[in-house]
Order: sequence, then structure tokens, then C-alpha cells
Amino acid sequence: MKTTSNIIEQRRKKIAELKNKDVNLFPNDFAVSHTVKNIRDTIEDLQDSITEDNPVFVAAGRMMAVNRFGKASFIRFRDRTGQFQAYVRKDNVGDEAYALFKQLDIGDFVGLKGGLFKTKTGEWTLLVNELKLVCKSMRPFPEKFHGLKDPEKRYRKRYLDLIMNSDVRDTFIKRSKIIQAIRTFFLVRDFMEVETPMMQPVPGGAEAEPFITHHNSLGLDLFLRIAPELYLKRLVIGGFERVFEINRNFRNEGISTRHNPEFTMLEFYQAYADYKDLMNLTEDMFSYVTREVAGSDSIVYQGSTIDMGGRWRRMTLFEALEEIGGIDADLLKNRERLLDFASSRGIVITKKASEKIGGTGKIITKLFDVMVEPKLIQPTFITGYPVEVSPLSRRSDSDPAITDRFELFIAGHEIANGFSELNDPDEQKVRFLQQATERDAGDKEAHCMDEDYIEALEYGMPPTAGEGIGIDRLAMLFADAASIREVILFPHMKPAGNIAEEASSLLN
RNA sequence: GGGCCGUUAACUCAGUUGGUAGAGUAUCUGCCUUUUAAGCAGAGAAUCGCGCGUUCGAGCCGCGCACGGCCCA
Repeated sequence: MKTTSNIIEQRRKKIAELKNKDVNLFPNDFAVSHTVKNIRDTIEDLQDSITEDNPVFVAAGRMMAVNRFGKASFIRFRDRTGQFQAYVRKDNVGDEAYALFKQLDIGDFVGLKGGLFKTKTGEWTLLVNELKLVCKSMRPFPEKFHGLKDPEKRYRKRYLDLIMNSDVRDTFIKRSKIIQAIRTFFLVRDFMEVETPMMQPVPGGAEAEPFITHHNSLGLDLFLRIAPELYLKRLVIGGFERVFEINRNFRNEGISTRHNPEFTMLEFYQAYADYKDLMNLTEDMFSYVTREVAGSDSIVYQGSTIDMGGRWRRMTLFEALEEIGGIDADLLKNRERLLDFASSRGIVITKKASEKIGGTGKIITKLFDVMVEPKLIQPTFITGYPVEVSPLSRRSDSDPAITDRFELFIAGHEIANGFSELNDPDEQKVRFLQQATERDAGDKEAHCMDEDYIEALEYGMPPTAGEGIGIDRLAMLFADAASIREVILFPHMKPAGNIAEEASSLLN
């Protein structure tokens, strides 16, 4: 315990007085029969026929503001459906209840019963006949006008952020709606929602460094999943031809405005489809979600209007590099010139990518990240990814150097990644071995060999296409949020001092 | 990992050249039965993120650390 503030002491004292008067500060028997929305809907429906006696409402909520006038007061209270004003008069609620009411604070929960009237200024207001304390708050709330702004406090005490900042509330309501819309979209298309392991003996399905955990009784190290991909494809092999999962992935990498170590991913797989089908499906899905969530075909993100309806531009990686990145086509075929070009632009190519013998895939995708990606504001599918950066994708029939794969970019962010699945077990094995070589060379993000997955493929996976979509980044788009922390309820933070100490002593 | 910025009352923020800390809101007391950032009168409230240093003297200058934000890797 660090600070005991004067303001909290005062409140504690008041609480002690209430207890002495046998006031139950935390009752659990107040029966709520109306929400604020019910009240507003009734006003909408009945209008002029409303009197102070009829109809009568019983509502409850947190007191957000109080204007006291001696023997009468206005309060504003809030429930999950909205905020409403109530008027508490001593001669209406009685001396005893009004005396109790005078002891209450902003932040307390109250139960209210009464009819409706219109104030001088024309605002419909609950005329309280009965008032009960439903829950006492022991701490002072942030100031009503400026609210809670300090980002560190907002993230650490998200509950206060949600109470004080309505735009934050709206963001998370929106996020929930996005996920529900996606779920509906898939369910009506005969996809089945599944859950696959979060703890995996071999981490796979993506190129990333995993978190390691340990199972005591099995004496076994396990990895928090970096992707569900290989398990979802096992389900396709098992006969679930259309599956999707919306769940958390964990990647042991830095934290930034676009990265949280745990993040939410949608992955879905459809048998007898290819990557082109999925591009069409993605357009349909985004168009549907946008209409459901934003109520139109477009959204505004960081000042740009983004058209989410209709069909989107499709171009290959090389086309994008030439046309948008302004890179000469001949350059793209020459490894040394590519490296020179990158260094002349101050683009750092990692050692493992530049030293690697053979393909130029990693150099090219890096150039793309820097020179093209930020410019892809309107939704754009990029296709033609090199085989070496796509270890799980099916090789293109027309060009053996590339795969049947796309990525989707919106507002300069990678939003989705999809491809026709590699279902030839022997080739998959060769690809894994290639990755293993890179792993041995020090690339911690290279894909792991997964023998069990190869065996599964050997039983036969029908032609299938699959896709992953970052839900957090999607939520950022709809919420017009510049940072991923604004769309994750409890983003990861370093523990604040004493919490870290307490946690370590807990383990010892 | 690097650069820049921030951390002062419950909240939002000021704080001059280095001279023992200010406002608004919130809180407390009194008045007030149609307010809505209510009003009037009064009062209380600060380990200036933490540590070390410089100095007669540090919120302010220096060094280190912690946490956070933005940008870069």
C-alpha cells in the first residue's frame, strides 16, 4: 500500500458512518425491471400520454454526476444501455432516504423507482419515488470534464477508461460486433466453428518465435501456439471441409503500435476452393462486416476514406514493386543489384536473408514492406509470393517459383494472408527441411519440421484454401485507432513496480 | 535494442533565472426544490516517479534507474 489519500480517507469515514447506521453497502436484492433503453423507448412510443405516475420504472445504474440543491438533486446514472437523468426530491423519497442519498458519491450504484416528467429545459427525467443504495464506491472517480487521459492509466485501469470515455466503450462494442458479424458470415456458409490447441508440442503454421511453457506432470515443454493452421488442416483431413476458428495466437516478439504478444486471429479453411475463391470470399466478408458494423460500404481510417464494398485491386508482388515501389523490373531478378539498391535506400536486410544462397524472396518481401506496403491504402490483394517465403502454400502451376497465395493490404497494413494449401506430403516435407536448414543457420522464425503433420497429409487432404485475418488490425480499421492497444481491452504492459515483486514472491 | 518526449493533489494541467507548490474539476462545511461542466461563501488536500550528485538551497541543473508515449530497428 503506497498512498492513502485524504480524499479516500474522507470517503472511508463516511462509509463507516453509513455502516454504523446499519446501511447495507453491498445488498444483492434490488430487482431491476427496466434499462435506460426501455425508458427511452417508452418515451418514444408514448410521448404525450406519459404522466408522473404512469408508467413507473425500476432501473439501476452507476451515478455519474450529481447536482445538489439542498432538498432536491439531479443525478445522472448509467447502465449498460445508456445514461439518463433522475430527479430526487426530499418530499418524494422521504427524509430518511434523502439523508442517505446526501451521503452518496459519484460512482455509487443506485436503484431507482419512479415515473417520468419533463424539466424546464425539456429533458425527460425520472422522478424518483424510491431510492436505494445498490453498491458503494470507495474511490474517487476521475474528473467529469477531462476524464481519464493518461494512456498508461487508461490501459492499466481499463475499467476506469471504460467508465469515463464513451469512445472507448464504443470501440470495444464495435470490436464485439465485428467478431459476431464474421461468425454469422461463416455459419451461414456452412462453416463449422472449432477450437484447436493453444499449447502445442511443435509450434507451427507461421514464421515466428513462440513462448515456451511447461507441463509438470507430463514433464514436457509446450509452446503457446503461433498459429492454429496445421491443426485446422488436420480437421479438413478429418472430413470437416469448412472450418473456422477465432482465437488467440502468441508470438514472442516486440510490442508496438501494431503488435501485442497475444493477438486474435481468424483462420478458416475451405475444401475444394483455391486462393482466388478466397479473395472473392474475403471481399464478400468485408463488405458484409462493414455494412453490419459501420452501416455503409466505406470507413474512414486516419483521414483516408476506404472503400470496403465491391471488388478490389489485385496485382502481383512484382507488379506492385514496379508500379507502386518504382523499382526497375530487371533489378528484381538480380540478387546483388537488389542488395545494393536496398542499402542505397537505407533499407536494412537481415544477415540471414542477404547471406542466403539462392532465392531473393526475403529481400524482395522486405523491399515490399518498406516501399509498397505503406502506400496500399485502398484494399489491395497482392499475389505471386515466392515459394521460399511461403512454406505451406501450394506451388503455382504456371510458375514454379511462386505460390498460389495472396496477402490483403488496407490502409498500409497487412490484414490477411491466404493461399491454396500445399497438400502434397512429400513436397511439404522438402519445404520443412528447407526451413530446418534456415533454422540451423540461426533463423529462429523459420518453420519447424512437423512429422505428425506430414503423416496426416499422407492420408490425403482434399484441395483446400485457407486464410488468416488479424482481428485486432481489422478492429483498428473500424475504430479508426492508430494503436493496437486501443482495440485490446487489456494490452500487455510491464507490471508496475510492486505488482512484479508480489508476483515473483508468489512463485517462490 | 536506439532516438525524442513525458511522469507535480483523486483527475486534467500550470510552475518564470535554482529560493520550501498553483489553477480548474473533484472532496469537505454552510446556503439553495428544474440543474445539466449548476451557483454562492468558506476549508482541507502534494514523498513534485525513484535514487544519487552539484549547490547555502533542486519540481527546475547533472548522472543513473523505473514506467509510459511516439518514431526507428
